[in-house]
Amino acid sequence: MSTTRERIVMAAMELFWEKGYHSTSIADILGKAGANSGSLYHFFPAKQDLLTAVLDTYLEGIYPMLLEPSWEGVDDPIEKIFALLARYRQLLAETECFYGCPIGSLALEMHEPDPVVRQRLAANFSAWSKAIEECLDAAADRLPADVDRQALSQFVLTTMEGGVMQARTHRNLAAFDASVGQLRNYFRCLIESGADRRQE
Amino acid sequence: MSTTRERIVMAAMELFWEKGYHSTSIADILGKAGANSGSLYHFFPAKQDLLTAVLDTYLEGIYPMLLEPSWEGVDDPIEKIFALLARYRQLLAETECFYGCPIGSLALEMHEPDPVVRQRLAANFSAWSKAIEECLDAAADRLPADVDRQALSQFVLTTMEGGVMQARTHRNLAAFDASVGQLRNYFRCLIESGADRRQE
DNA sequence: GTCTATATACGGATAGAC
DNA sequence: GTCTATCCGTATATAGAC
Repeated sequence: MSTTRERIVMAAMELFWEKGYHSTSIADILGKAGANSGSLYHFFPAKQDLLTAVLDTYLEGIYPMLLEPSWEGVDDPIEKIFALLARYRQLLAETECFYGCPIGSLALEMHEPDPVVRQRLAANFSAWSKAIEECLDAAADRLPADVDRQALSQFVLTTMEGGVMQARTHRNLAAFDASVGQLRNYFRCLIESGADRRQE
Repeated sequence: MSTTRERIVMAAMELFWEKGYHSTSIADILGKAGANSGSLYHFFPAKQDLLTAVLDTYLEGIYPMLLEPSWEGVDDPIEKIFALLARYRQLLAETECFYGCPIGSLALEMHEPDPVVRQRLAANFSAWSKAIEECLDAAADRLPADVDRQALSQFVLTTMEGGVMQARTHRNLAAFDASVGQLRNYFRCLIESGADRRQE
C-alpha cells in the first residue's frame, strides 16, 4: 500500500531521473502515478515543490537506499568507498550508460535554481561526501596524517560525478573506469606514503 | 562586423551556457542576436540544429578560445594542465560560481540526446582530454612508465567537471579547490614514484 | 482528498510578402 | 536573406463539483 502522495513523489523521482526536470511534464507524472491533477496540486502547489520533495526523499534515503546496500558484506572502510563507486558503475552498466547520478544531473540542469532547490541539492552532495569522510576517518591510521580528509572525500564525489558524466556522454564505461582506476592508484599512493612515514 | 548567422550562434551559445538549452527560448535568442524568426529558421530548421552548431563552435574554438589563452606563458606540460584548471576556477570565481563548463552542463541536461548531439558532446570531451593527454606525453619522462596516460587525461577532465559541479551547487569554490588540490597531490605522487624508479 | 474540465501562457515552428 | 504575423501543440496551473 502507498498513499497517493507517495506514488506521486516516486513517479516524479523516476521521471526526473530518466528525462530530467524540464522534460518531465505534470501529465507524465500523473500518468505514471495513476493520479489526477487535483490530487497533485492538493499536495504540491507547484512543480518545484515536487522537486524539493524528491530531493528530500533522496536525502532521507541515502543510507537505507544507497549506502547500506552498497556496503553489504564490506567491512574495510576504504573498500566501502570503492564499493559505492562500483554501485554507480553497475547502474551505468545495467542501463547502457543511460542512468547516472540523479542529483548531479539535476544540479547541472537547474541553472538558476531557487534557493530552496539549490540548498537541497547541496545537502545531498554534502551528505554523500560526509559519508565518505567517515570512511576515511575510520581508515585514518592507514593514511598520511597530513591528508585533508574532507577534501579527499569531495574528491571522491568529484571522481564519481565526472566519471558518470563522461560515461553517459560517450555511452561507454571507459572514462568512468579510468577515473576510478586513477583514484584507486591515488589511494594506493596515499596508503604507501602513510606506511612509509610510520616506518621512519 | 558579423553575419546574422554568427550573431545567432553566439547568442545561442551564451544563452545555453547561462540558462541551459530547455530554458532558452527561440525568442530569447532572437532578442539577444537582434534577429528575426525568419532569419533563424532560414539557417537552422530546428532548435536542435542550433545546438549542434553551438557544439561545433565550441569544438573548433577549443585551442584558440580555451587552451591557448590558458597556456599563455606556461611552458611546462604538467603546469599547463593546472593552468587550464585554474582558468575554470577563475571563471567560477568571476561569476560567483554560476558559470561552469558549458559542455558538461549540456551533457547532463540532455538526457536522451539525439545521436547528432551526443556525438558532438562526446567529441568535445574527447578533444579536451586528448589535449591533456598530449601534455602528459610531453611529460612522460617524469611519470612512471606504466601509467595509463589516456586514463589519467580522462581523470583530469573528471576532476574539472566534478569540481565545477560541486562549486556551482554549493556556490563556493571549496570542493573545486579540494579536488584540484588532491589531483595535484596525486601528480606529485606520480612524479616522485617516477623519479624513484629511475633511481633504482 | 479526488475527480473532470478548462483557463491561460508560451513554446517551437510556419507562411508568405518583400 | 529578412520581415511580420500567426498557427498550433503543450505546459503549468486552476475551478469547482463530489
